[in-house]
Amino acid sequence: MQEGQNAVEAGAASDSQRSEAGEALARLQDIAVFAELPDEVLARIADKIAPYRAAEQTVLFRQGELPEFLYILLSGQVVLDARAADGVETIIEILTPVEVFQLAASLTNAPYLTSARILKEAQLLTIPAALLRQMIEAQPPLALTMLASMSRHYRMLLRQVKDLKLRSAAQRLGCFILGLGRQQGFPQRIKLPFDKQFLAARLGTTPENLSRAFATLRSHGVATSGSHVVVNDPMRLAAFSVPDEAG
Amino acid sequence: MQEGQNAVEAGAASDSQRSEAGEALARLQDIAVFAELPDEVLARIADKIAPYRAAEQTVLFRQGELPEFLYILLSGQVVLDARAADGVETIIEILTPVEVFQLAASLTNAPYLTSARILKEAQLLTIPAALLRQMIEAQPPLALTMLASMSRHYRMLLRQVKDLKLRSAAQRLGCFILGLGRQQGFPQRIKLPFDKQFLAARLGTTPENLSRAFATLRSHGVATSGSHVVVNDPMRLAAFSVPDEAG
DNA sequence: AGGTCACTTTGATATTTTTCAAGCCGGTAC
DNA sequence: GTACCGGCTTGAAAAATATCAAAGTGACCT
Repeated sequence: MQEGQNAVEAGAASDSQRSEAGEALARLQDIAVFAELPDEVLARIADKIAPYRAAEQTVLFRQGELPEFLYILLSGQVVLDARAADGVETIIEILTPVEVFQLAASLTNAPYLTSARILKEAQLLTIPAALLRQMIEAQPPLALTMLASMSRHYRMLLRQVKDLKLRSAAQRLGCFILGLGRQQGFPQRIKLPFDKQFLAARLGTTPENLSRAFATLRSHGVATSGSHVVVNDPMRLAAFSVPDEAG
Repeated sequence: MQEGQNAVEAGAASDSQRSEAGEALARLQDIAVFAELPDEVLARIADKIAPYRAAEQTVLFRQGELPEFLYILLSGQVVLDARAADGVETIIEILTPVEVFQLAASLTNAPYLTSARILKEAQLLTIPAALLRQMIEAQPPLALTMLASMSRHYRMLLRQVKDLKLRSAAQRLGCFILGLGRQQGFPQRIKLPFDKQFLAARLGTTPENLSRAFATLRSHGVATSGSHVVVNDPMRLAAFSVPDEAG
């Protein structure tokens, strides 16, 4: 984290210890991952973790490094990317709040398989890996919470593997758009949450090919203008991109 | 599991309750996932789970079904596969003993994202999903065990995503062979653990393309004959297929 | 408004991968 | 032995994707 450290400002550093902890506790209660934990468990956690703010482009860690922290993204966006030896880069996941990440690496204490950097200025909580392991052992409910979080992430990855192996780039794009629609509701305009070049890397293709994929979707009931997408006929799009059954 | 149920024989059904439980306990102690659990925790688990034997081609479950069991593979091989709407099938993972699988689905109670069938006659333990959740809540050490298992699987999937996005089929094959070599040691002959058609599906390509991938590797120090592979120069192969740093 | 810059699109071309169609083993059955 | 059969390989053609080059678009700055 050498580089990241510098670009990071300690959050609320000027506040008193008490109010900082109180603030952190209040924030934890709002976080879905922690929502079901008893307050006394949260209280014990709250004063151990440092909320902070990180600027765009900050590198949190690089692939190959040993995990130091578990991260919780409170606001902003974080991109997890991986780089081949030849320098080609791909995006594994773009995280939006609220999301816990790098749990598997923190628990196994094995090198990060991805790098992480801030895509949009973010608020983060970090829990030192050793403390995390200790906390999980001491607080059984926390283990359950972490299991739930990891299960969710596992399934996200599994979907991605299926996507890559079974679908064309245009179909992957279709599934992605349908996923967005499900989140935002299906009124009309869906806004892409990030640049198309990032979307391309996330979908495992090139910007050029993504552009052509959008063109392909046009003949399946999808209109686009800039970073806005209108799905005229979700059924038709689904018929083309054959997303997974609900789950 | 309708189909699977029929093809399955209850294991050691004729033995007395006591010795069956004792046998199961002994088996659990040998399983890496459970090795570190205190004996009294194991004992409480042992009599709740049914070890059984399943014949080749038995279908354990199909993608889209709701999870009924957590599975533990004791011997044999199980293949997890996924199928696109057009019938194309790909292999997500081929499991070899000892391996816990379908933990994420069992915990989230969301539909299986893969199907599973027996590739080589197998011995399995199954834990009903509801019981699993209950056990995990009651036995904190078990939650830790499950977290460790899930972390491992998560990272396996993550590697697969990186593989698919960053490497050619020939490079993926190279990484796969290097992985086998690491397991079996690098004397000389490495035996492929399953048919090349399965290997092709596992690597996300076609049998034809896999064949050509083997041909490509020949010029990078890999000799093949049938299902045996000889890596003359692991360094050269690694230079070509650029596997992930250790972890 | 004009200019700049980064992102996006488009076109032409190369590469990779898939598909289809034979052929080629290597084992088993007879 | 010979005939078969499934799995594997090889070749040629088609499709998908990547690459390279150029032009278009829009946002932001002044």
